[in-house]
Amino acid sequence: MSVPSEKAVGSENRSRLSAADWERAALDAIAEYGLAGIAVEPLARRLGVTKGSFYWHFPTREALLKAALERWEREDEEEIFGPLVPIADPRARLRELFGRIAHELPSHVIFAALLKALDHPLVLPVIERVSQRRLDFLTVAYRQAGLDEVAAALRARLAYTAYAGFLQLARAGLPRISHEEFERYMEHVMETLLPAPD
Amino acid sequence: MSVPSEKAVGSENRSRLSAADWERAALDAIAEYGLAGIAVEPLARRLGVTKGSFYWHFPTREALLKAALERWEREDEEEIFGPLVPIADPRARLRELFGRIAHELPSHVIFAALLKALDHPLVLPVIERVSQRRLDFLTVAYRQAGLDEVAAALRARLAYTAYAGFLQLARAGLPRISHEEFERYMEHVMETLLPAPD
DNA sequence: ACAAGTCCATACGCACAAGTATGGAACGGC
DNA sequence: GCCGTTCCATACTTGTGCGTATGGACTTGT
Repeated sequence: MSVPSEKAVGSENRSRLSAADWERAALDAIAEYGLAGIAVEPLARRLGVTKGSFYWHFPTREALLKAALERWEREDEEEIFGPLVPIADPRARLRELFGRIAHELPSHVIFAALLKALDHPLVLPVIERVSQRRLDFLTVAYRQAGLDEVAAALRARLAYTAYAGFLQLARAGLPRISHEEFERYMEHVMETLLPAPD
Repeated sequence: MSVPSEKAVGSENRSRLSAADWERAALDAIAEYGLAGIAVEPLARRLGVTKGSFYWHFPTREALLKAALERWEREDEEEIFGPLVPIADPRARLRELFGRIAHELPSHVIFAALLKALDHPLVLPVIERVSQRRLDFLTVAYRQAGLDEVAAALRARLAYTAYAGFLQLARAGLPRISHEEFERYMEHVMETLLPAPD
């Protein structure tokens, strides 16, 4: 076989690292410390190597950030929104989407971190694309739920900003909320932001 | 007179600086560059002095940040929410509040910047206090508008997160919106987040 | 086994911002 | 007009992170 015997599984265990390992570590760092957390030497320490390793895989720090963002955008699309599409009932689809925000999925945590770094030239276009897709997603759902074209677009914008704001303030900034309180809150959001199921 | 002849007007013009001048410059820097923008030497350049001046007025960078945050919290309370309280009709009061977000008042821009720095130990308690006050503000308004206790609290939370999310995404991340579009959006928000005026 | 390529460690240079030390200019009271 | 206080400039030191240079170790094909 011309292909190496082991390489597809991912981080495998220790020994040599791949570019993908660095990208994953970068995303973990973003989730934990924000964009500033993605620094070469700290990441190297975290991975048990030195930056000599890093600069073999990537020409610069920005290159890692770019690669990590592309990876996140791709995985987020697949893991978060992919499973939502086949849900036929738009009401159930929206409920499922909102419900997922509560479970602090890594992808959501990274999204929240990226929202705080919209001034960065590499982050902005990613968030713009993601936001547009999510707005479209919401607009379609609201359209299917019975709202007219205009109302659906407006309601989607409202829901999306509420979604982003909640993500931003849930971890800190607002009094922590219990599981039951969150359920009641979700119920209220659904009642408020969804038209009655005629 | 034992008091100096000039000192209350503010930055006056050039010549000597006061601690308040540094605090104001710090808030400007936060609005423009975020929390990272509040750095001693850049601020000194901006003010036309060197950091020798700074370290006379403040013992450390954190001290300036603390003072600037206190100043913002105080001014924000007075300038933004103060004029809203006397508005008797809760519906008009809420409309006025939401309407102000559009005009990018400095205080709102700073608030948006601070929302991006909730991980900072000096910023967090400020935002917690401000958020609590605004939640209370909204809850009272919704209560007066006819919602029961529980619904008012939930609706306040929804409105506040939408408020924060809009602030976060309005300047970048979502397609820019025209003035008329914003008016239509505001109308939709009011219809959706306010109970019908029985 | 040997050479070529792959991956990483070590040791630099550089930029930039925080904080310190110290001396000097400008302003106030008397 | 003198003097002490107030305010600021200059010149350090220290820390940290990006990027480079270079050599060594490990892997792989033949």
